[in-house]
Amino acid sequence: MSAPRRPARLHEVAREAGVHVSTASRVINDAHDASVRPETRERILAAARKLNYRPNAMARGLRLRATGAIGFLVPSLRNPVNSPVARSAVARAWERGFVVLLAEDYGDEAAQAAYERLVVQHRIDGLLIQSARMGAPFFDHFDDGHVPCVFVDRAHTTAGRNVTMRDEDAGRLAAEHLAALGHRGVGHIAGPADLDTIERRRRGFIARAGELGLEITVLEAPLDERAGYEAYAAIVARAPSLTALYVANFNQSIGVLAAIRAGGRRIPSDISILSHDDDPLAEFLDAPLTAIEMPLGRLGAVAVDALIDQIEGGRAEDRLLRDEPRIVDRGSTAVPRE
Amino acid sequence: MSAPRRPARLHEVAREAGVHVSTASRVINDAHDASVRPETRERILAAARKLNYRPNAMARGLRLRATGAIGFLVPSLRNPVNSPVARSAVARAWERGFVVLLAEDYGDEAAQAAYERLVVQHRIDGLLIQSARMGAPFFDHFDDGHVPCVFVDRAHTTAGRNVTMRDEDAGRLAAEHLAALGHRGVGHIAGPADLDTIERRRRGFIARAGELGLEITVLEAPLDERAGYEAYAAIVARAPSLTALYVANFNQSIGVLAAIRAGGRRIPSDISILSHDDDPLAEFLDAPLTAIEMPLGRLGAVAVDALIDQIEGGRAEDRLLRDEPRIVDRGSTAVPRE
DNA sequence: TAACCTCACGCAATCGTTTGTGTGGAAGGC
DNA sequence: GCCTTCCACACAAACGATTGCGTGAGGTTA
Repeated sequence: MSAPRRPARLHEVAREAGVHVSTASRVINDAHDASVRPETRERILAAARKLNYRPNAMARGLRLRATGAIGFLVPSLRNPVNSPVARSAVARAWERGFVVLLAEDYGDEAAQAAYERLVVQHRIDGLLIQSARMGAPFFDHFDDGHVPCVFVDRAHTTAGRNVTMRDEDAGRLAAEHLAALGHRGVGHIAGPADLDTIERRRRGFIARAGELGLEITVLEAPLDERAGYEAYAAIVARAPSLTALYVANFNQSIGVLAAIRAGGRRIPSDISILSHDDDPLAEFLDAPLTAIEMPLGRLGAVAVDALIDQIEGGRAEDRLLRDEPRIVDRGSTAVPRE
Repeated sequence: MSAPRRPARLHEVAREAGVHVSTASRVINDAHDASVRPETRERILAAARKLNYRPNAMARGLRLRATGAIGFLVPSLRNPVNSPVARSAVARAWERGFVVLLAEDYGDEAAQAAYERLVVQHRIDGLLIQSARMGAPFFDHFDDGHVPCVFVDRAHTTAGRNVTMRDEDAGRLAAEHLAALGHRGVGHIAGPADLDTIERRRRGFIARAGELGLEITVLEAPLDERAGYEAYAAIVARAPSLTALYVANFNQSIGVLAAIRAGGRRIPSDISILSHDDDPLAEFLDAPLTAIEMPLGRLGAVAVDALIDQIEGGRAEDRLLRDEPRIVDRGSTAVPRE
């Protein structure tokens, strides 16, 4: 006989087992509660199985003031580098018994709407924020620390709520890699300065390039293909002699590739390209991209752990993924031609 | 003075306005309720504004047996063609006052877990399923029609719950486009046969190709770059003389491109490539891809509308996006060389 | 055997809303 | 002036679970 369609309420389980609903609740909630006789416990558990009992999340949430849900505010579902983060975040949340509510942050009013619907209406226990533009006024909501939240990959002012990777080291690594190959004039296509991650990469790159005596040219551009395409022309115009380029973002790199191709130059013989962020696609491009791989697959999981620890334990601490940024060499960087 | 941190409960609004909580509820719930005096209504609304009232979603859900949330079961967050669908679905759901719970379908046990957590525990009012593998036993849960759901881009057996695009027409269009250019021997790299969308494209392509007298070769392959890469070699081995290829999926196309490049052939002079699904990336590849564009951006929204109409109105009807599949010509198809 | 303690559970309030039904008072009809 | 009607709101019971406290039975101790 299959389980009944409508899952039973606790009340019915209790009746089936011949006990009061409160006793059933205790057993379901804590199977080791010493204050209930083993034999009774078994009767209740058997009844729950038989009737296919499932707690009603709404009722539980109302009573416990806890929803078992977290919100995930994501900058854009389009950017492919976000998807491994999202995947691992969702997977980890489910493992830990939480469901995930998704909201996309198109701008401050969208973020505000997400805050209203998710936090204020008590739909979630905490919020994972991947989209914090530095200084956006919206994020002040969280400064008082009353709403559990985690800023993933974007350091915010408030301590104890940030999960980051070694972006600055990635920037330094980029400078080192290109310098080691013998490049002297190196360009960096960075992203908008209000994105913290990107900003850290830039800082690391500039600092290390300075130590190594490189002549660098830095240009900011939006994080999409077209912007990368145009940025290439712009940066070459500013520094015609540069022999290598560190590009802050995978999408931009695609555009840069196209621009170089259009200009008739060859990678890496005419110019070396080092991309940030790896993607399975990189291998199949006409110039397979050498890229700095970041632990994106772990980022989401670590962020979710930080958030849930904050929700359940009340402890908040910044977390840094210690994984070394790693260069995946696919041949788009080489010794400069001289 | 700023709004108080903790949003007020209805009870407090009522006290502030000097009425009973039930009256406040009626006003909040239906601002046009004729059974309450305009002056009282105003007092209540003013109090609600002053105290920054927000209904508690848990309490509401418990009482109404409706959560204001929908679930979104997605096959893979990695595939870029899914992201416009997801974006538009989430955006439309938010517009219509619903929040979205995200679950990823790694396989039947994951789908089962999603069903348990979302549907059985009453966390959602309906489920959007983008991941239905044809014939997967899990989906029988929905056959009885008790759980509002919509199968997006995957026709299921149950009538009234499917939202699809004109995939069969897209397949036909592919055959026509290539035939019109003068190709005779044409290959088609299709996807796994248990994916309904892909299967419809294949059916349309084969049917129309037959009418046009093309000699076709069809090969099934998984929907990723590497599979596309390998499928190219395999299909050319089977039909060395084919001059054009219709590829069922954008990711596969990337792999096909790489394989052709590796083999030293040129697009489109040696071989024409017609990809299915368009992506901003296509423009920036070394062989910008001519692709069949589907209304993916509307698909998510229409699916959400179908689901919410089903939830709110009880009416279920299949929906077909009537948009004609459209060829975006970027030059990867041409007249075959003689 | 009376007082006391512990065991193993039942009772009832509570979380915040919604909604069917009750009710006091004013208005209207004769 | 009395009865009816209706207006405009109040009362209270749900929705399904959790939890502090109460309590009867049985056992122990003095």
